[in-house]
Amino acid sequence: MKKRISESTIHRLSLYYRALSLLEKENVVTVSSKELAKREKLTPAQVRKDLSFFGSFGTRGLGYQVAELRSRMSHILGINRDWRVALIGIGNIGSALVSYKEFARQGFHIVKLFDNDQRKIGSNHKGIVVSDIKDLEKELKEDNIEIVIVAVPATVAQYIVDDVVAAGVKAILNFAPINLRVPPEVCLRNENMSMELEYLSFAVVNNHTPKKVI
Amino acid sequence: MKKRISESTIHRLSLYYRALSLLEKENVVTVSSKELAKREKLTPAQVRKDLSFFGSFGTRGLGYQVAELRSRMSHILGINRDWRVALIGIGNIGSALVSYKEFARQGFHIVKLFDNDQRKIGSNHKGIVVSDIKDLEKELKEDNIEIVIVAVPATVAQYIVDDVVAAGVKAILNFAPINLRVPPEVCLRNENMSMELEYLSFAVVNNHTPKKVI
DNA sequence: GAATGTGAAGGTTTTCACAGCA
DNA sequence: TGCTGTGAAAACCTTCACATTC
Repeated sequence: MKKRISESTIHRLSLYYRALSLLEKENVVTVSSKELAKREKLTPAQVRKDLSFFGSFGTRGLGYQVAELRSRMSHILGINRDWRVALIGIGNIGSALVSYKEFARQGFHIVKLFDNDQRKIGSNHKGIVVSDIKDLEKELKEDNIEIVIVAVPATVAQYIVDDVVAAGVKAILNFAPINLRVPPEVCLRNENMSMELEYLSFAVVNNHTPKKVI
Repeated sequence: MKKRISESTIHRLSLYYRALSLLEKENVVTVSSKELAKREKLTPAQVRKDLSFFGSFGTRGLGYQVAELRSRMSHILGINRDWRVALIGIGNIGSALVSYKEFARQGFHIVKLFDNDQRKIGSNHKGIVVSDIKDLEKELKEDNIEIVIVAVPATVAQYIVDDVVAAGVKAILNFAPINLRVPPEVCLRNENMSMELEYLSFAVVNNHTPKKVI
């Protein structure tokens, strides 16, 4: 891969994948960049440019084969396989995520749960027994977990993440509202729901309308 | 306000606000753009440029007064007040959000709940009685709700949002994995947790490390 | 004719670097 | 001296427009 792929392009790949999944369900065989763009509020040129970073998937004069492009997208995104995910922190948000069906639908299977609360350790959530956070590093290694979701209080998130990194995990989705330190080879994404509400609050107060919504 | 403020700048305002709140708790009186940048993994120039869109808040040679800058940020973000928020869909994610303390801490108070499930309507969640989705438009208007969180299945999200828009709501946080149509004066933000996992999956498979993490 | 793929243009965001001020 | 505020430069991202292919 020569050129650096931008964060925005990667996000849009998810949108394309989503739109294509829907089109396939609607038994649509062929789709143009124009239609794809319309479905996700983008421009046709943007769609073509994004796809062109990864190859030439279309046919001039015709468009893209829905099934084929969807398969390609899933390969590029790495979701043409199942992922074993561990979830740390079975609190408020954590509990909701265990039952969140969208994850499994995309191949992200939560197969391991951790908490530090003695009342929760050993209990069963959706068929998974909650492990003691003390065994975090050991069990993550044993189970070859590649993606971890952190849903613990901000005050302890850094300690947890240090252990996660030590276990060799390369991807972390963090729900704690704190800036976490991770080494450069680890990919960290933050999901900060308060920040989204603050964006809305800013928009209402300043009468601001965003150009685009990713 | 002359210049258009970029989405990234607005997001970073939230980060500054968060860092400043922490600094204030640590009894730090003064902070430089360098320190602020370090705390949120940004650059000093970025911090100064972002702030400069809204005014000159610092003192050359010294830095910024923590308490004052925090207060300014809260005004700009519109979180120097309380917001009345309605939550639609008391499922998996919705239930977690009702109890999510971070929202109330930032002044976002969920004061209204809606669902279409007869077993849930009339029941009590954290002191709030669940209303019938049929009365959505009427009750949103009556209660002067300005921000709505949508946590319903993707299949019905557009119908719900149409009602929300009809009720005059100007800001929507959507958790359904679908591209929603709203008129230009309504600010819509999407929270798509699967997309974040897909980003991680892409990163692991392609050995990609993002430049920055917002 | 229709729609892709892509250099080049245009626009936006970030970084640089330094004048200006405490 | 130290650090802000900000034009200018650089980097980055999006859109245009058209040659190319079916």
